[in-house]
Amino acid sequence: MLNIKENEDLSKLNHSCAHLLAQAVKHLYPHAKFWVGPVIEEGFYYDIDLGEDVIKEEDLPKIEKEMKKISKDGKRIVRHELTKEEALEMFKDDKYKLDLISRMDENEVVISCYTQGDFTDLCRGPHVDTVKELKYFKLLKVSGAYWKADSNNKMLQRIYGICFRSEEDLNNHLKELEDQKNRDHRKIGKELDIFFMNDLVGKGLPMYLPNGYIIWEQLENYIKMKERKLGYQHVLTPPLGNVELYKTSGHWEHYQENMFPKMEVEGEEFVLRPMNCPHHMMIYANSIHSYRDLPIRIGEIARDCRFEASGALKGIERTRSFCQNDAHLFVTPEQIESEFSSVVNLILESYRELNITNYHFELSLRDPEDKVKYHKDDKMWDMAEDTLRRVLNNLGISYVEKIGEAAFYGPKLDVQVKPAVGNEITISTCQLDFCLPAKFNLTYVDKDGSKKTPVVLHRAVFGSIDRFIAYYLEETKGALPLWLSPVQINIIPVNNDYHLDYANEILNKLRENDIRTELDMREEKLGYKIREAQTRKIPYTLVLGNNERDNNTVTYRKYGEESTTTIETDKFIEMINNQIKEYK
RNA sequence: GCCAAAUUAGUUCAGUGGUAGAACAAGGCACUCGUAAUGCUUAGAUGUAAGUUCGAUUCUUACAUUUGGCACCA
Repeated sequence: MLNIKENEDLSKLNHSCAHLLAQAVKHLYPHAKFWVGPVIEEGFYYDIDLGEDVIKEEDLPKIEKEMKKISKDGKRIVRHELTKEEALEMFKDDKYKLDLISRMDENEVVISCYTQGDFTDLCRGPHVDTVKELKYFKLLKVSGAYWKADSNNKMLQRIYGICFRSEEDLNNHLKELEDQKNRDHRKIGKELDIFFMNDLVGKGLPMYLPNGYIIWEQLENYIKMKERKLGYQHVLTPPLGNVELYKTSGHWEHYQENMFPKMEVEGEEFVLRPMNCPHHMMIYANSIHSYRDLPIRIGEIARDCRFEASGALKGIERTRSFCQNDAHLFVTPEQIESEFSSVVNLILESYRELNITNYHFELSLRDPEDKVKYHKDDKMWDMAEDTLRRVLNNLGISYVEKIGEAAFYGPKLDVQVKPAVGNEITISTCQLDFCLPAKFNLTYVDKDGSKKTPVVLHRAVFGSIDRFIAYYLEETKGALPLWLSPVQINIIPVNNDYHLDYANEILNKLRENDIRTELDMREEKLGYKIREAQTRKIPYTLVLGNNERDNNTVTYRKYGEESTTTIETDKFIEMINNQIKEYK
């Protein structure tokens, strides 16, 4: 997807278009007050206070029309520089602009405004020379947006739009937006019978159909196998726990509002667990550990429940019940670097094998100024952050540093991806934790016989399996690799009367080889069955007739290809087995 | 949770203040077919609850769910 913000000319154009939008809104709603109208990756928006008025989606064409009118008039866009005093006077009736101006330091920034015809807006620019250049734009959506991004503040109205230099560019972009919707995992999930929701069960609670569960199971097996090779031990712990467990961990104090409310039975209080760290801490605490035992790597495919805001729910990407590919690595301080490195390598290897390329790393650090949010230990933070940086640099990984995005207990590395619709999401994560082990009094006996507190790495390679499936369906547009496909092979006999026996023979052979195979013996035309196999995105379709039966061969057609290949049955099975083994 | 919008058959979509229409899917019958849709036929729907009305799927309100954003995402 095009990133407007990264293109200097389009940034200027889109920001100018935001002013044009504001001017048009001002014409139509004279009492409108304006907050800010920045350029974003997807174009631009403007936040507007309309008092009692509401702009609805159906009002957008009207606003667009006014924008076109202003554009045709072709007024020049003129810049003026002002002193802070002049600016305060000029916008004295506009509490939003006053708020912006009052926080500006005259010595550091030049205060400027831009005028086009009857409209002047406070702005640092730059802008295009004349509104005439703003011809190929489209208003895309409206929504509410809290003033200053604070939900305690008033909600303003935000209008989103995008502007290009040519009609062709605009149309291509709109087409691309349309195409994006076609790979939305919610659409694919329905089309391919992967999961569904039901009001009676409850919102945000996905149910996986047989097809979905196969994908799930394969991913689970895949990652557990990788983890075992790295010395992880898998455990099984309950999806709920005593409230005291979360009081000890600190989650009860900090994150109660994101948990389902507690339930009381026989005088005991329980909560559905929102994460697995406390349970895994107790696994560690169950026995004494020597420095020789570390690192201890406890993994679990663990079901969690979080009381997500209803407005945050989205397919299987954000749910109230999900399953984490979680693990906690208990390490000595000296082992942080090698274990962190090993986790990053596992992430890279998995992504490579799954052919995932659209992602980037974010290193979330603390804000040293924020003494409230973060665990107080400057030395620890510096050491931890340096270690993470060093590992990433050694591995030659590029990453973006995010100040103030760390967890309260330590810095973390996140893998971010962009879904078909909506904001970036986190898939993999690896977090350093210097707090929880102490809270649970976890120790190991060091060389000198003294008791030391281990450091914990929380990590999830697939993040939540649910979210990973969502993302992967969108990446592959539902055409999953062979090893993950719910149905790997579809057999179509040319004629049920003559070829069914042979088709059944092949079916059994494939199933004996643990290859997920279906036999389509419906009384339908061959072309019809081929078409359906393609729309179901089944990787291989076998057509079996006289030719194949008489020579003990199969004729296959790969998904998305029109050519066919005839080979000996045993060779075919070998080929499929190899591809599955190589995660093709 | 907040600001909006949407909700019609299993699915995708029409439509109307007065008997709700189609395509695909499903069932039945015929066709017996070599790589993207054989023909005919049958059954199937207005999210829930109130209100306005002679009459509501259509208008109003509430609720539920979904969608687009905002906020949130340990």
